Amino acid sequence: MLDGDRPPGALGPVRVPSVATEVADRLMTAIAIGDYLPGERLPGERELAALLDVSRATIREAIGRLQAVGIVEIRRGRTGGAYVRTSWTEATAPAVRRVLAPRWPELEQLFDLRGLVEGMAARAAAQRRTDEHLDAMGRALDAYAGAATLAEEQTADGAFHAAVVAAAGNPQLDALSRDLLTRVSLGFPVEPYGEDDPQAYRQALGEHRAMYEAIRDGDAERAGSIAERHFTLTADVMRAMLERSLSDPRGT
Amino acid sequence: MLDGDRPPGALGPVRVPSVATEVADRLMTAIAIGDYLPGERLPGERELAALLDVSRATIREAIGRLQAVGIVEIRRGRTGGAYVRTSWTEATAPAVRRVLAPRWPELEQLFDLRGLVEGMAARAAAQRRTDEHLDAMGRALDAYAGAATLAEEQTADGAFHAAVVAAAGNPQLDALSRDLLTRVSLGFPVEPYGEDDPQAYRQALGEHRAMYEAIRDGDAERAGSIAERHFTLTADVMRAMLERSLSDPRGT
DNA sequence: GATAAATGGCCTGGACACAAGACCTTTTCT
DNA sequence: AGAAAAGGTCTTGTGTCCAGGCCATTTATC
Repeated sequence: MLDGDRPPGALGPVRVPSVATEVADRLMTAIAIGDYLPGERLPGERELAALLDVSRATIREAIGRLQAVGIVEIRRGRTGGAYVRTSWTEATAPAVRRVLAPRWPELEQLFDLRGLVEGMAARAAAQRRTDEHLDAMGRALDAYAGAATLAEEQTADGAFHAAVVAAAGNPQLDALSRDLLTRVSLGFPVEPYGEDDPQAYRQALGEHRAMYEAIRDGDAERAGSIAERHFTLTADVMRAMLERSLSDPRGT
Repeated sequence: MLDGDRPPGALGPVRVPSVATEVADRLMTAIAIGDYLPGERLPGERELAALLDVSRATIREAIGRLQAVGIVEIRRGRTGGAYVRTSWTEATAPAVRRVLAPRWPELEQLFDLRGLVEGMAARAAAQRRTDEHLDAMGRALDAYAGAATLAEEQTADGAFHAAVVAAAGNPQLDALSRDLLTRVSLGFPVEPYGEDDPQAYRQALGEHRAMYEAIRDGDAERAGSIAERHFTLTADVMRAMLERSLSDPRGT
């Protein structure tokens, strides 16, 4: 009886991520979230090792992967380190294609799930938000409206959505949202409008405002449907970019 | 840099589960889901090793943990194996207490999140369900209504909720739901009414019916709020059991 | 009752990932 | 020029896991 019948329960092979993989994911998330903006430098290898409680060799492994897919550029010498690439669309298109193509179906599902989850978070936020949460959202909203550069815009966008999720008052939900963000964005900016499509930026701004107001008013239904639509938009934009990157070998 | 909240070091220590831990979690999920009912035997060590693509030593490590918390009982000899304990409330109360007490706050958050996610799934299901999905839900509903034993009831309950989630049509959501189930139930039955509280069973039956009808009618709002309330009920029941187990050293 | 079969229990050896730390090379600041 | 700060490269030790064999126990079967 080597293979034979499958007993009840679809128990499939076990997959456990390596520490290096986990570290790489975390760094990609941090970059995608805007903790480290294009042009900025990540903490040094030794510092990261201490922060993540991991050996330097593992950090190097993880950073090596980020470099391999073109997310960061590594410089040596006294001011050296891993610098976030200014634009992933440049030298990275082939790498993106190579990494993303096999994951395409999974990404579609993840985009969908992310929209559902963020909609859910907005609903819960509308029912549970405190004044502090409203303040945080308001500040992020202002920052988004007043953003001069694409980087500022991305940072503010991330902060706004994080504030919405936080307003739901469930730390596990925070973790879930971050996890989905990690898995959906493989290190490139999360809200990639504004550059390619200034009109999408204005639309996003309007939706952010509407979402804020709905949450402020405690209108869960409205907040949820706005959020869900909003993230559908995001997914559409990213899908278009990826498809372009898949079809055009030269990238932008 | 408008968020100011986080110094660029929001990166915490990395934690990666061992293979053995992952296996133990999977087995607990399978048991909690009802794939292996009380009194039944899990597949043999060699067979599990092949199924999960893992060494036998690792399987033994995982099963050893299940035994340590009293979820299974191990017998030797030709008909030996890991047998699911008949009732976790008996010899297991002290173990449950020991395992659960430190995780209490996290569990509260997980219960809450699970309610939100299942509500979200029901909403999506109402908008996306196909006739096949409706059939599956209907069959599980009948099975639940006609359940004679507690075990049957639990199996049918799991099947119903799984069918709802499946009706949302997103495999990633399936995985999320299962993951939450694992983390919320540490191996003991998920829907522990019917024994302690026959009235809760009737209420659950009614809610299942209402949820089915809402999804059938495509009424997302109604389906979502019913599901959310339903899982709040589940959480309340479990909370009561756990609190009892925490306060009464003798268990039931 | 004797035997074979199926199971859990246990042991060894090796592969691999990771941690810890020392040391080298490159670049830049003083 | 020299110190400082970073990445690049080694070595060594350790813990986890895999592969496989053998033993001990119980039970089905003859």
